Amino acid sequence: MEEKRVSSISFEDSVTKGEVKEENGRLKMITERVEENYHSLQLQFFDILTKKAFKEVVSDSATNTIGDETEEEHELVSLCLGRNPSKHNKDVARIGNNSKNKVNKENEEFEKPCLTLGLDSKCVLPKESAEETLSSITQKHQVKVKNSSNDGSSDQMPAKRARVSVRARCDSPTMNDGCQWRKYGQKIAKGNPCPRAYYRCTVAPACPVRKQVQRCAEDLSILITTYEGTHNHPLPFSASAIASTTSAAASMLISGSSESHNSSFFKNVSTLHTGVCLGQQFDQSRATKNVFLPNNNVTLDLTSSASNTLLPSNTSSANLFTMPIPFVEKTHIIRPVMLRNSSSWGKHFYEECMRNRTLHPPKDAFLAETITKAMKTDPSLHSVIAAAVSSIVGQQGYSASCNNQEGSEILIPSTQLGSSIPFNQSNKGYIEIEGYFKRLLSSSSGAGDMLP
DNA sequence: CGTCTTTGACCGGCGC
DNA sequence: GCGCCGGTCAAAGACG
Repeated sequence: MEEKRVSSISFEDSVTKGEVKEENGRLKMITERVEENYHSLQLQFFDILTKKAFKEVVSDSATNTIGDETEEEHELVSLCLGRNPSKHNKDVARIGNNSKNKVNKENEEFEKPCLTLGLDSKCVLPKESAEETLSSITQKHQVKVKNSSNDGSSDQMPAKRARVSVRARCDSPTMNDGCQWRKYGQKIAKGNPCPRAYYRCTVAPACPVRKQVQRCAEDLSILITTYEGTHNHPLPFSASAIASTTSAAASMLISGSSESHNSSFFKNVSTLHTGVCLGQQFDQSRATKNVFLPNNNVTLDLTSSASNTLLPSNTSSANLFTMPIPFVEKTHIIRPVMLRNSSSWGKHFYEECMRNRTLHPPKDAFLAETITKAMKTDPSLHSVIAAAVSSIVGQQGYSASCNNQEGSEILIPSTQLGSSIPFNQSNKGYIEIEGYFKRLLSSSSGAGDMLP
């Protein structure tokens, strides 16, 4: 009797263990499939966006008039990678024809040092003086270009590795970006009493990626993380988001470098009427420096306060790419289960976006328009915005580490959740993203999840 | 005991 | 050439 019971229990145990193992295996396979699907879908999504933008830009360039451009100046945050918007349309049309060649060329032009990444910005200079300055800068620059074309030495000048700075509000000493880092140094840099920490990626032994972490002197709650290099190993999603941001920004730097000789970039900088902080910090002295030196920096501003749009003039970043995250300081609380369960998280994210959209429609609409127009102006912004959005999506880890204060609740600032997505239904870019989340939402009821 | 952080020393680039 | 400064190295200590 007793023996029978024991044997039946052990049999049941072994059966349950087997079942659990089987279940584990099944789950693993599902997870892997989901991951694969997610990545392929992500690629397709960005591909579609890019193709659409190219089409629109080509058709726009045919219909656009000068009057349109001047009108747009006031409402449009225009993106220019050191290009004249008016010329840029032609450029893009050309790109439309020779896009493949262009891409190849962009890759080849990594070595060229001159670089301006211009996202229309809040400029402190009055328009006239700015243009004056700009023309003088241009003249100087033309001389420089002439000289460099003579001796060709600048072509051989080793270009600095592209750097991407991310400004984000964070209470913890570092941002959790999904990677493993080892601290190898700390320095107090000039002009900032806060020490700068140096980290090296330790996910792979020979990974060349480094990052610098420093608090902003003006606002200690802002953490400035500067990434340098490209990972030579696979990354988790949250880490790949940052990594893709840096590589996208780097590619922007590379592609912008070839055409940065154009003075109209600076003219464009002087058309700063928008309150949206999609901008490049513009400083006369630094502008000169930015044009002539291989200062391959992009700053991605994920802070919400508008006051942060203009960085202090001593900021080392050459190019400020400010995410247009407006002015709501409310905090959304997402339960950990939302983060563990990818479909729920995606759904929740989408719902949060929708709620934000209804709460703050004018700004969002303006934002959406702004971003879409910027994307029209330069398709290369797609990758950066996409990466930035995905980095925000992937910031659950970051938020968990930064704000994991209230027990097990994980806090994600609403400013980062909703407003960075363009919310304007009249906007095709938005529709793409909305469609993306709708697909996500519908698929979340099934087994195939799209978010990791 | 291994791993990670801290911190002073060192090195190279750049401006004067 | 010299000094400044940013970036890196490496020994020592802390920690789990």
